[in-house]
Amino acid sequence: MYTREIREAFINYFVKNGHTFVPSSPVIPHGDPTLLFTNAGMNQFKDTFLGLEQRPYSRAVSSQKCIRAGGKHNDLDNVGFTARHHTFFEMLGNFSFGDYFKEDAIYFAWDFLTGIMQLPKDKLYVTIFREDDEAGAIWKKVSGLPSSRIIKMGEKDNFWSMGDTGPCGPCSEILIDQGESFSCGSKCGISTCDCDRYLELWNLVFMQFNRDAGATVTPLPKPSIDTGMGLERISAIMQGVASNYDTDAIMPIINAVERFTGIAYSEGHNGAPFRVIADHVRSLTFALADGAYPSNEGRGYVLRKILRRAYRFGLKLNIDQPFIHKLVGEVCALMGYVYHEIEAKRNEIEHIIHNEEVRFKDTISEGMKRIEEVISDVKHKNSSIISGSEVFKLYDTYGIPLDIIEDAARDERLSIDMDQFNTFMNQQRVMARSAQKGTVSSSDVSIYQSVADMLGKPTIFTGYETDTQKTTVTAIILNGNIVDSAESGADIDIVLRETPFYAESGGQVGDTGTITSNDGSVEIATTDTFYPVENLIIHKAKVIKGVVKKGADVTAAIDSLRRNEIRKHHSATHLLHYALRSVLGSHVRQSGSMVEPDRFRFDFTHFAGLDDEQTMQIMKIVNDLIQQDLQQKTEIKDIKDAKKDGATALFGEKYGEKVRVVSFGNVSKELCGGTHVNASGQIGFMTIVNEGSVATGIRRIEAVCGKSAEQYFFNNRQLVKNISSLLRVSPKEILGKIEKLLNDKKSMEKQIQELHARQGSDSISHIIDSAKPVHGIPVIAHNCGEINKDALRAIGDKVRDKLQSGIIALGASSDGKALFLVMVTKDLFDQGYHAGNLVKKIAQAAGGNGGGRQDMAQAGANDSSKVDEALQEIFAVLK
RNA sequence: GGGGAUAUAGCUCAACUGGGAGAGCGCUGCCCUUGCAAGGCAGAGGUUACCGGUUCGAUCCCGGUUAUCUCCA
Repeated sequence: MYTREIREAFINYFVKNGHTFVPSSPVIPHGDPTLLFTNAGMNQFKDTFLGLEQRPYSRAVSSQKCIRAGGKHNDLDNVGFTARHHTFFEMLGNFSFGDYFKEDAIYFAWDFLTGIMQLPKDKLYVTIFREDDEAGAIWKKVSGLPSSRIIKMGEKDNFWSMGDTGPCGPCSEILIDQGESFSCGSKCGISTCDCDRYLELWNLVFMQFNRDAGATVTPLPKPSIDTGMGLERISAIMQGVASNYDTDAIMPIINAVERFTGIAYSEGHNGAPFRVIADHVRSLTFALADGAYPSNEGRGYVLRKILRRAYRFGLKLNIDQPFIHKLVGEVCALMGYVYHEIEAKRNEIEHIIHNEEVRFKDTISEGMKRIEEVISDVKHKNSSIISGSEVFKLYDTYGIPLDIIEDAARDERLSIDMDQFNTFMNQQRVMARSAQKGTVSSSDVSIYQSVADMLGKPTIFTGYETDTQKTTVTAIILNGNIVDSAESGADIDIVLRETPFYAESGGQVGDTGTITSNDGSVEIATTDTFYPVENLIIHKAKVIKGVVKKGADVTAAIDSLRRNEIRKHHSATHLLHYALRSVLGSHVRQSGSMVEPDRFRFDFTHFAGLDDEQTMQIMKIVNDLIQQDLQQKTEIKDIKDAKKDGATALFGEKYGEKVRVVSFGNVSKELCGGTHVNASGQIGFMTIVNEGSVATGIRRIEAVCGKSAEQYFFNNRQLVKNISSLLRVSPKEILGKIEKLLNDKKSMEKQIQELHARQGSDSISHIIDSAKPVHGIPVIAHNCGEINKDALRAIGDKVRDKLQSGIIALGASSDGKALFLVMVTKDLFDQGYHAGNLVKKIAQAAGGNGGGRQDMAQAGANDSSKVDEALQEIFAVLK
């Protein structure tokens, strides 16, 4: 049975049993900062299980794409060396949200495995939580398995929880006996070993309890079901192969690597590089398709590590050029029919991977040079051990992979002090961890969470329709405490039942404005508005007049002028997004923005800086759209319909089932919760003021609109006016005038230099004539007057050339300071004369200091009046 | 979030302990050459990332900012 057929059979089975098929969510989790990657089928249902989100169905089935890398569930180093570890896999799962419970869950699982998949009942085993007799009884009834095949396990293996608090419950696993040949030895058995003989196939979680902060466990009113079965695993079983890598889901990628290298794959240890590469290219393809990007922090860093690991294993197969990007096509061919996004973004994915590979290749070749330096150093010292600190530096600072260093050391028959290396490594870990603590003030969040819990209802945002709103004060926070009232002068957080204040999100800043009591006795100035936790809008505010009380009737009014400017800038980001895509290409994707009343920032993915022509073209397009005065339309739609209509969704944003779709004419259509102008003409004008990079592959544009654009032009106009009046030319002639001035300046500098040189050469013979012999050596001490140090050196050069043998001490004054220069001709070096030492003595005589090389040295002092006197010092020193 | 490294001509990189900013490639002009990624000569091109400090003097030492690389979390 093909993987594809198994996936379909699973989904069909559960749909037939009343489940709604829910497509896989992206591998990059939206709106869940606690999670680097989607790592289980239940991730997208988390809020549903927690009761924070209602769905129109109570039974769901999915095949979820997952990435596990570097977390507690998966050690990256194992991937490729075992039959089951992956960074990317698909998880089949069925879910019940307070609908059916243990009995049906067990029945469905058993029925699917033995009925649809036709797995032999006598090979199947079951584990349950040791206190879950209920599950044990149901298993006996449903499967007819004897008690000996229903094994009780402890909390570690068979009790699941979402986190330290929240839903939890016992779970039950179905295992299959793969036979004696898979056994790890005499002690092999369920609960005694971890080998592949008794392979865990399917985990059923019975979400039955809720654990609160005090670790007290109470039963949930509506228990739920969450199950997960690895698709690659069940495929391996169904296809009768020993390893997930041998299935039709992965083997074709391994075959592609074989074709590429001309090396044959083998199942054992030698095949590991093939497996690593095949696994990693799957992860990369999916992660990049869902909008992740390799970088040096967070999940981008994990991706970079995965990519580099694959590249390194490529080296083991004698590939030393970018190749991973060439395998993306194979992944698309294998899975593009289910996950269209990888097919759609194939070019972009290949491009990103190729870029990263080239970059890594540079890092390695740069690193090899450093390794060679270190090795030759070690050999020079007749040592055979490379110190751990050296290796750590290569690894930590220059990013050279450890195995590459080890290989190089082995080639030179050197060993590495790994103990010392590990000491440094641990030191770094401890340091990073201790720095982490105390950065997040969790107390702030918890007070907001308790306000949200207390209110039980979300704050209603009415700011799309109105700028002022009559409403009621529902909560006041003063100094981190929930209070009933606050007096004039107090800085408070205030919550209203409804509010027209836009809370900062989607890059748009929060509104400011006023809240006044209806009788006028209370006045509050709001300085910011934000969402500290979901569904709760907090107004940062100061009580200006009177006493504000919980429950008071008030009128909330935003600063409309400010909001209007925000609207212009926000709408402009949509037009800019469109313009960027049409000028630079469809790979351009928004990766962040900041919308303020006087400017906006727009970050997007692109490989290179924009040239002037592109920038101009982009501005022209945006302003064209503004002048077309495109009507803005906002529709509220199902997210599915919105995506079907081609609306642009942003990554890192969480969308509910219903979304706002903001469009301008028929050019721009984006999912957006922000506030916008009614028609693009209101934006007035947009101009880009800055373009630069924020991270590799991400560019940032800063631009201004509306009143800010006006101000920008007024400022520039004034600037041009000031320049032209300063230069006494018309604005048109400014450039020519400046060019002329620069040329004049250059030629004048040249003239001055020539003048100095000529003056110098006139006096060179005079200077030489002034030489006095000391111990038979001609010694010159001469004050050159008011010249700079370059001119002084030029004179020195000429004197030395003409003199051929001797010691020259020159002095000069420049800007009130004394300058000295001493030159010693080469033939006098053996006699121990050193220009540096001589000039030092002279300068010290003038209260300064100096030094330099043996043949030429410079010095200075703060008092130019002592030049002559100090120069005479040369004779004293030489005698 | 924390640590380390790097930033010099259009590009790739040098410059010893603080004391004349250089090479190769590229560019411009001339010469030579019938063909070429040829040769010769001359030349242009620099705020040594930015800001501040120490010093008689900073590409170099110290502090900060920004960007890039890298390790850890």
